[in-house]
Amino acid sequence: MAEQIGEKILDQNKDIIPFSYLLTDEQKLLLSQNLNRVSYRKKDIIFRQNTRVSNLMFVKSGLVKIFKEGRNDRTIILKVAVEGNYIGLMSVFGEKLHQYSATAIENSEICDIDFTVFKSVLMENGKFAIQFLSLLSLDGLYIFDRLLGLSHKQLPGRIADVILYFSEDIYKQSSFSFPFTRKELAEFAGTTKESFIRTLTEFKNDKIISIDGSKIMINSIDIIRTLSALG
Amino acid sequence: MAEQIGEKILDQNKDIIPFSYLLTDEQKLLLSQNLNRVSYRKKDIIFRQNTRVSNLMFVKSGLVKIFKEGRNDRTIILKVAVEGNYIGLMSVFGEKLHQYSATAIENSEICDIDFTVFKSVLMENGKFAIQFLSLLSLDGLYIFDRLLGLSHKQLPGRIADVILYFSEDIYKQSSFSFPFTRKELAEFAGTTKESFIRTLTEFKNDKIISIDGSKIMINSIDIIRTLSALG
DNA sequence: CTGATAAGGTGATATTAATCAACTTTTTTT
DNA sequence: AAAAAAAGTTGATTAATATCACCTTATCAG
Repeated sequence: MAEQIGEKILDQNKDIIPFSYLLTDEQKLLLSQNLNRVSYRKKDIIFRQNTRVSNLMFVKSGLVKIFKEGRNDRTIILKVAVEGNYIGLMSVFGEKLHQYSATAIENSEICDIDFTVFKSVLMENGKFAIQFLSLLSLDGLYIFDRLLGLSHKQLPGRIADVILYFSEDIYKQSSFSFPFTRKELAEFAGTTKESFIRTLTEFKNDKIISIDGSKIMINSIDIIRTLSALG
Repeated sequence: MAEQIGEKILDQNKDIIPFSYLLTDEQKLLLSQNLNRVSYRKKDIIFRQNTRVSNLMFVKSGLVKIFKEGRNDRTIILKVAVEGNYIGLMSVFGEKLHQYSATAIENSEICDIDFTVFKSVLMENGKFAIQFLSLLSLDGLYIFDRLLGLSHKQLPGRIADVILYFSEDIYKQSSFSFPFTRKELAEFAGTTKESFIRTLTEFKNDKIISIDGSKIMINSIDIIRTLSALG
């Protein structure tokens, strides 16, 4: 009986691994056997910058904030990881220590896989490995875009970028609730809480958006897009 | 006779491939056969943003500027690639089009390898693939660092970063010549030519550095490091 | 060799956004 | 439920750096 339940769980685990369709049944089984699910409550730390990297992780459910902390509690938020996203990849392959932190934005379930086992699968499955090369590349290109934006766009353009990010990449809706406080939104846009609020208020006064607390509704996506494009 | 020369060239090519020690002799040979060397003169374009990605490239000799162009000739320089560095990796694995440009800073020799052939080697050689995962990760982490710097450090800190970059990463000397114009240096620091010059002049007046045209000598690396660290 | 063009540099001014200082509202803790 | 803490908001002020204008010094092409 216990056996059966055990197998059932493994069976379930097999298909939750992102890009598992690239794996053979044996590889799926191997990873499933070395997979571990952990639940995190809102605001819980998943891993912390400068701690040792041990496992490969991905988001089974929920929303995760990826950010880097600088001196005197200055922080920059890099991205929001959603269901199916691997997290911490850059640190896993690049460094011994995590180079950034991850916290749960809402209650989330995170799976981790032993890195040595994972690496052995990568070694024998080129297609799977290339998928990760692609993931890392896209992450890198995204940060590069952010770098360009931060250096060349002024506030309205950067705030527009943040709005577009949540609207298009995360929620895929023109109306949603920010999962972040104003301070966090500012850390995402590379500005201060006060400046973020002021710019949002201007957008509201110009009827480009409607806001009510953390709820936001985009009235004119075209203007937001233009602001983002022109910087 | 021609055969012999041909083989000799292939033999030479075998060992110029960065990380070729991870390859089998057959893999080395295969890549060598599909490898192509091209010479570029100073200021020549190696590949241009938004053009189609076709090959994997690496720097055989010389120095290469990697940069991204935004609207109205605003540019940000990402890094300087040196001998042995693969260039354009992020675009190769991430997108169909180059997401940034590369030009030769000085006369350079660039090798390119057919991507399909390269991919086939990656598929059958996990160690080699993992090496690339590591390269991409380190590149990504570096951009992330730059992002943090740009958003949190003010000018003196960012100029110190540029000086340290050339001194520690590129030339490994406390005295060297910038391979860039002031405008390019500014694009590297995320500022304007004028502001860059002013800050450099301040450093000079404070005796932290000595400058004579593009030649620079770091008098107090400690102060430069402190400026970089404190932002 | 010379005129043209690009690069280097400096001062004055304008502008953006950060900082500082309250104050209100919401959320959390006891 | 009250108190405390955190989050949200607005206005006034300051500081950093971009922009503009101009001049000088190299570099390059004919």
